Amino acid sequence: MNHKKKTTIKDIANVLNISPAAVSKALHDDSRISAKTKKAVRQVAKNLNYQPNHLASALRSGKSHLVGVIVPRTNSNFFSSVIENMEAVLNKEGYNIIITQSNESYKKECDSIDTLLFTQVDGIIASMANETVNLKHYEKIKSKGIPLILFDRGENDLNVDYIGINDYHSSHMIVEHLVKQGCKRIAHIAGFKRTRIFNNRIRGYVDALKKHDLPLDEELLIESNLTIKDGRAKMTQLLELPKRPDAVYVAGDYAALGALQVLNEQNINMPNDIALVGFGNEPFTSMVTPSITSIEQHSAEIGKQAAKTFLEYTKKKSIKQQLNKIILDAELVIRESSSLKK
Amino acid sequence: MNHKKKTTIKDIANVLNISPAAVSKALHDDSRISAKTKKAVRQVAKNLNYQPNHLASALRSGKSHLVGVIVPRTNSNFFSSVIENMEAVLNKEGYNIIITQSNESYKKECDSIDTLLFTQVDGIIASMANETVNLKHYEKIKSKGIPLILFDRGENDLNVDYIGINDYHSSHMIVEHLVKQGCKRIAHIAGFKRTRIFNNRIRGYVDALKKHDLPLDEELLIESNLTIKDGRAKMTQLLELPKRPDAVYVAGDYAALGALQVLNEQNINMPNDIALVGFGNEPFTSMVTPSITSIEQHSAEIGKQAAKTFLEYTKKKSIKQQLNKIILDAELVIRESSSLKK
DNA sequence: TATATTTGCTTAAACGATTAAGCAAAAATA
DNA sequence: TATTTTTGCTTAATCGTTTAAGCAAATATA
Repeated sequence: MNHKKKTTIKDIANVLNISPAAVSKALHDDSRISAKTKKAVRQVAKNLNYQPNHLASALRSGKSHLVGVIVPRTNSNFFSSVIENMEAVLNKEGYNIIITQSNESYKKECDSIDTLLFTQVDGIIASMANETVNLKHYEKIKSKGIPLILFDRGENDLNVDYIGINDYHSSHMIVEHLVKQGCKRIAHIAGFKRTRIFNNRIRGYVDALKKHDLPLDEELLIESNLTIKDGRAKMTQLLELPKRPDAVYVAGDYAALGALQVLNEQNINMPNDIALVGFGNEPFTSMVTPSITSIEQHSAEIGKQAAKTFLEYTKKKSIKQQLNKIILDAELVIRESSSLKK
Repeated sequence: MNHKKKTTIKDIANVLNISPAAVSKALHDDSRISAKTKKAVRQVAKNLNYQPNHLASALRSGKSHLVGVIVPRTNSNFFSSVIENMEAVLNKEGYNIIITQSNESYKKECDSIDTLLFTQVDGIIASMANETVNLKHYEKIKSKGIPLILFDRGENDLNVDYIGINDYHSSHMIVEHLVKQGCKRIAHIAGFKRTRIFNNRIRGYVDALKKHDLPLDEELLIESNLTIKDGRAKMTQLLELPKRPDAVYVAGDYAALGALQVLNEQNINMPNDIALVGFGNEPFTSMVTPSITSIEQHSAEIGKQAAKTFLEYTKKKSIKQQLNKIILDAELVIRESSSLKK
């Protein structure tokens, strides 16, 4: 219980009457140190309860072994699962992560980046905030020569690695499924068009309608910020149409939940009157009544791939990033809200 | 866009033909540096896009300005809100946080502590995993002379600061509310008795029953790990009793949700047949049908208080920790699942 | 046996900041 | 005018590691 001084490499050196350099090398299993010395060093290190000073080694080696993570929020099953799996892969290689939340705010995202760069992280793995349009702050990361990996919410213009699911194809799956259930007027409560993933979902939706010879009705395609509240508002809006849709595909589970609440309140039967499909497969989709059909985004795999992508850069000496996409196939999880109409 | 070298204090010194020491002092607004020099330094720093090297200053000053946070999971509204508010307070004072998740695992919690100590954090704010009984790893933090602050899930034996809500009183509020609704057989799906907060909720439940002259029926008090799955299992168990309860108070919202699913599936009317109350006021409690009465734990305030408590230690020179509890009053949010039976 | 190579260390200089100590010049005081 | 105090810096050590360079002793090769 020595509250005072921490054991350093020098203390170990003194005990064994060797140089601190030899101790450092012994601890790093350098080939130029004898097995005997290594064993002795490790023993003394243990006895003195030696804990390496991360700051010192990071300063000297220029590597902090810290990876910064920026997510819109941790309070979502998707992001927390991504992080959990990312962390597991990185920890195994001796990297730790610093998590920051942007709360979907551009300003907070800029602050997060400054914080992470200040902390001298070796890399940044991020999913962009909804608000983000200007990319200057992300360019800052690149100009520092630090690897940047984006997932879920990315931007082609940044020319960095990206891991995500096939949003375009996911929309196709959803529309196809709804058509099979007999739906003919399929609405889409979409995310912001300017965000790439939501744009892809919209394109998928439009193309899939064409493919099945369904007319594209502009009043059935509505942009939303995809919160519960806005999901309610947009669903209400759809119900006020002279010709109501018989299916609603919502680009996010939270907004789908808002839509579900409105439908339940107005005693509209799901899926018989209106079928409902969400996106993201948040746990609550299986918990509500009726349970909501949704898209599983393979968060675990996304997290692992993002971590692996970062780790590859640590093995290279020069960091030349380019647009390099890893696109995973999503999976449609069919539940009560869209199951075969009788 | 200088990919190569980062600007250091030395570069600034060279430009102005002064010493690095003068630059450092100028940047820290030292009184022994002239206003003219300070201005010049700041200008050059800006021009060269100087970013202080956190590792170097941390190494020299012995302060990393990093605070470690350990939570059972980030994927819960309570913890993510605590973290968000904690972060806001700490950022204002120049501290950043490193978030780690224990996933309710004792092993992972030990690893998290090692990771944080390795990263040379200036303090640790934690909420303990369900599994945790042995406290040796937390003693390790104390023995390093680093302030430790616990919230929500704490332990008296550690003799450190604690911020939480009045669990005992919360149980009283719940039982009182249920009695007012006309309930006479109130069950409690409790957390693990060995965890202090859950123990307090149990004591509150028992004492409140006594206070209202209700008999304590042992088969109505069941321990649970409070997951959705276990909530289902324990609710099913309660329904199999010869004398069913007319109200169920669940010590966690997720388990309450499991209970709600079972009740809905068996077409048991809430609150007329059985009233249901959860704990934690997770957002979904207001989203499900029927909405679930729950306890709001003031996560924002807990986060702020925890951060402030840590900051106080940074202003003292000697760290002498002792059991110092900040107990906030919780609030009962009444919803459909327990609203006046007709 | 003479030379080359390998082994096992040491020395000393970094990494980029902070800070105690020191010192000349300017300003204030006697 | 002589002395003290204040101002505004500089010098150099330091935080705990890593690592390039060097060097003697041991071993291998010719």
